[in-house]
Amino acid sequence: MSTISKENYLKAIFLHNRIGENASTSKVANKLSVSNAAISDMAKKLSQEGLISYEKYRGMELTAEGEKIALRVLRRHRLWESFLIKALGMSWNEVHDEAERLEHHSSDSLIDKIDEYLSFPDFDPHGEPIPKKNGTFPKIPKSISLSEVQVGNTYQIIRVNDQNTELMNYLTKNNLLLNSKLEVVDKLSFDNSVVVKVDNKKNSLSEKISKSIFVKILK
Amino acid sequence: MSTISKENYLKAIFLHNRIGENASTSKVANKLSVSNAAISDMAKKLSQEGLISYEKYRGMELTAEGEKIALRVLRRHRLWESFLIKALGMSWNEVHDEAERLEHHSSDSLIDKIDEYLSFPDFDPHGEPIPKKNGTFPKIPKSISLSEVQVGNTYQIIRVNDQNTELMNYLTKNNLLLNSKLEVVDKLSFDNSVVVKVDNKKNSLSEKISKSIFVKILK
DNA sequence: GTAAAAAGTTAAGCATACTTAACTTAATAA
DNA sequence: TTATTAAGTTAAGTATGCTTAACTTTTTAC
Ligand SMILES: [Mn+2]
Ligand SMILES: [Mn+2]
Ligand SMILES: [Mn+2]
Ligand SMILES: [Mn+2]
Repeated sequence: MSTISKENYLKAIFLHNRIGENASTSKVANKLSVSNAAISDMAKKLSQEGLISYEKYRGMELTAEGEKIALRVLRRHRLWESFLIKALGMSWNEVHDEAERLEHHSSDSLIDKIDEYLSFPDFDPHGEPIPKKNGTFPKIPKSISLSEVQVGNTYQIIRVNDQNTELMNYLTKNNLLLNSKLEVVDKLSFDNSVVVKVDNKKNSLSEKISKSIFVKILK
Repeated sequence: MSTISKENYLKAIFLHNRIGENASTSKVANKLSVSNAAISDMAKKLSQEGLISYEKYRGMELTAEGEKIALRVLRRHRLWESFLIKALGMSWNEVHDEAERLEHHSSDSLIDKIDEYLSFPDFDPHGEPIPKKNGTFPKIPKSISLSEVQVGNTYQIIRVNDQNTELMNYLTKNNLLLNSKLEVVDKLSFDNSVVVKVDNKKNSLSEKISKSIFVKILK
């Protein structure tokens, strides 16, 4: 049986697999703020239920069925985020935590109504693709992270990593919003920081921050 | 600490106390679909935490602090119901079960935004009063249940008991909606059923149904 | 190639919220 | 008033999902 915890585990594994990373015990533990031991425990259960494939010491990977559940949760999460912003005027930095809970407590019928309200969007307000009802996943436009840009070029933000509220607050405060345009002024190989100009204001971004911002180049 | 279960228990106790009934073990057990033993267990904990006063074999009553939590949950429940109907066009017979879960998983800020979206309503779509943010409770207009009406008079529905989805479906199908007008055609003392005319269609309502519908007389 | 560090697992235990079965208290009906 | 029934409580046990501590495996640095 799928529970709230299991949904969160499956989603976390999915998001790790997705960016090419191996879903290792400690990475998932860190994301979910539980001990490594809790992950080992759960890995056994999920594996037993056929939702992940798991080999001791070798990380976790979703099975087709596990991925189906993960996508369903992700869909709910991103639709809720979109809806809270559109219908209630919440800001993009406060909806993630809310959606983290609501994603586990809404009926299919409610989610479909939200989807319809939003005219079946392909992307959420952070630029993330919203899994479709039929299980497909909208194509993600090609992007690079801000840590890979070249000095002198101009880029547009098309996706940000919304997992951390503090980061989202920072981005909001500094006008680093979805679709914002920015010019890369400088890159320091010393600490891999990037200096960008947004709205004619310069801003130095640490490596960790720049890796959470995805852009496309503007000609 | 308050948990989902505790919130549900406190709300159930509140709703029983509210209609004058003693919140007895088996009544609350029945409402929450758990065993009597579970109620006895929880009663001890809630009492320990100062949320209810409880004397063995004598039922439960909320303390001031317990009532505060119950009202907070009730507020969330009824605001969610109102919002789902208003914003997403859900029908009044499908929102209760949804709200039963959402009431435990929304931040204060989200609830306040829903409240504002709805222009701070006093009553929900079933005619139930919505507790205010400050803890007050809108005055409930005087009403009698359909089981107490007099033959020949005309009444208007101002509140219904929404706890049971099957009942709600029935009411919807028979046009027994909020603000519907009805004429009382007959009452059978044999089974305490009531015959009413709505939209020129006659309808016989069992005692149990008539006790879930609250009306005011129309001159 | 080995030793130290990092990552992962296992074992034991805990809290919550239930269950069923056995028992106790209260209500009721003759 | 007493005995039967209904209601409520207690005790023992279960499932879930965590924790910490001890141990094992893998990775890394030299
Ligand atoms: Mn999110
Ligand atoms: Mn979640
Ligand atoms: Mn309701
Ligand atoms: Mn509830």
